[in-house]
Amino acid sequence: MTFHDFNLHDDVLTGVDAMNYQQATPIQQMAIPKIIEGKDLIACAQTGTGKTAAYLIPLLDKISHAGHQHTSTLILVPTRELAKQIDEQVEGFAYFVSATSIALYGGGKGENWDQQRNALTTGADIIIATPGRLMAHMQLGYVKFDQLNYLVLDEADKMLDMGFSDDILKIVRELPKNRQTLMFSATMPGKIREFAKKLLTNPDEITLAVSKPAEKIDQQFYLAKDHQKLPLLMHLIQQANAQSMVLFTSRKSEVNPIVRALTKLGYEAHGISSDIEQDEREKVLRGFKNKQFPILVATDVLSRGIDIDSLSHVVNYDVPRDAEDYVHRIGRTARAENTGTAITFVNEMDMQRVRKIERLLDKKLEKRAITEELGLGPAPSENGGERPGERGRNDRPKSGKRNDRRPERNESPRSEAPRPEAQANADTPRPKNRNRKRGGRDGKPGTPRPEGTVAAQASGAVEGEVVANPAVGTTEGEAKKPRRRNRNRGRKPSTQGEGAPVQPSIEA
DNA sequence: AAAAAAC
Repeated sequence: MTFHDFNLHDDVLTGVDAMNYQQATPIQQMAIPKIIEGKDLIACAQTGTGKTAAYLIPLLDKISHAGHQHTSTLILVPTRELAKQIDEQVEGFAYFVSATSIALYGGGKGENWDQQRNALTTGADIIIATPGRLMAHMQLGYVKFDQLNYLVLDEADKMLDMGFSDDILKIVRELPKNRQTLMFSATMPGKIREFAKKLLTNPDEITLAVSKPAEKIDQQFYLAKDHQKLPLLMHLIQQANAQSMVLFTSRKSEVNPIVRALTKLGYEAHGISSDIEQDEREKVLRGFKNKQFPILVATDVLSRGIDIDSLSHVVNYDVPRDAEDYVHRIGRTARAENTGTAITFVNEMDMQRVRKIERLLDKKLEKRAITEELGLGPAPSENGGERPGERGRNDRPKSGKRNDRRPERNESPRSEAPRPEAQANADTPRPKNRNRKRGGRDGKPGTPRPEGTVAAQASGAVEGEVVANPAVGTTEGEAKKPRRRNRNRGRKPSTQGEGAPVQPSIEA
């Protein structure tokens, strides 16, 4: 089923075509007709299923029919990066529709505030916002919701987890009652259902298979104590055909130390967490999406919803406490038609959490113990955390003195690892990518970018290779997305092919 | 024993 089967407005279809969306995913097939029909909707859909397009496309269709003289649509999301990403996606889809959008979120040294306020005085058809910043604008009277028709709650379960439920209720109190409300959630526990009752009217419900990671993801688990993780990671990077990797840690305090350690070992890495300045977060994410460096270290701020094109590896430096977050984290890879590898490090303390994941996935997960053979000392016990009362007796490495030692400072883990030739890796066919096939929309070659594996980039073994830059509508960042409609509302794009804006370079 | 989100 393609998007041409939905009877969409021509302008919307042109935008959908330009974004190179062809086949509708299951959630899109189910949601789009219902949304067009005007039904309230609860949709339970896992990440990476095309959820955003499932509501953006039909809403744009309605907006394009309506004549867009007011803020008709509010989309609430849990994180700033998600707000920005959805805003960018709107701009792609709405390119041929006279619809404008703006993302409202915090951070950014006050400049963002002024920009947002100014943009709001012009008005926007679609507002995508994190709750706190939206409330600030509302309190100052900068937003007018009196003509709002559509409310979307994206990642609703996450927003409730984050304690946004009161804020959301407060916001919704200011919205017209006769609106269409759409709620998307990865899970549908009772709490969400109750919450939905307060906000939705007689909703239809769509449920897709939940909490199952894509089959295409190769999930690997390695038993590792904390001090073994970095050398083990080095070994795996050397061994893997890793093009581009996101490394998740559950603690923001670990982001910078890991970045520093990787940098010291010759890998270019940058971090994102709530402790990092918003400007830096955005610069880092943009640079990573544009493949300017191979390793992104992040907290769970990025575990949900963020699209990164052709990400070959996700590393969980620890096991997330929420089994659900595991599925989200690894769902960053193997998106669209790609395959991917998810590597998870498991220490004694993490075993309980792994069991939660096993229960969620209804599957026994095999944990590999290879630290011993890498000369890193014995792996942690697999029985860790089984009975909290017996901890210390069972999990503790028995002597700890002989083998359980930290590697010496100058003892390079790489010297012990088998070293596959980077060149061979560079020749390995890459997974197919929908966006890559297209080539530049303007026919011009794109920016050259480093090519090859993460390991090769660190050693400088692979020469740069020019890869055509995909054009409009890729998920690679705003470089290829069309110019903001806010600034040239109503005009047809005449210079869509103009070169990509200069990317700020990411320097350590 | 976490993270995120407004100033």
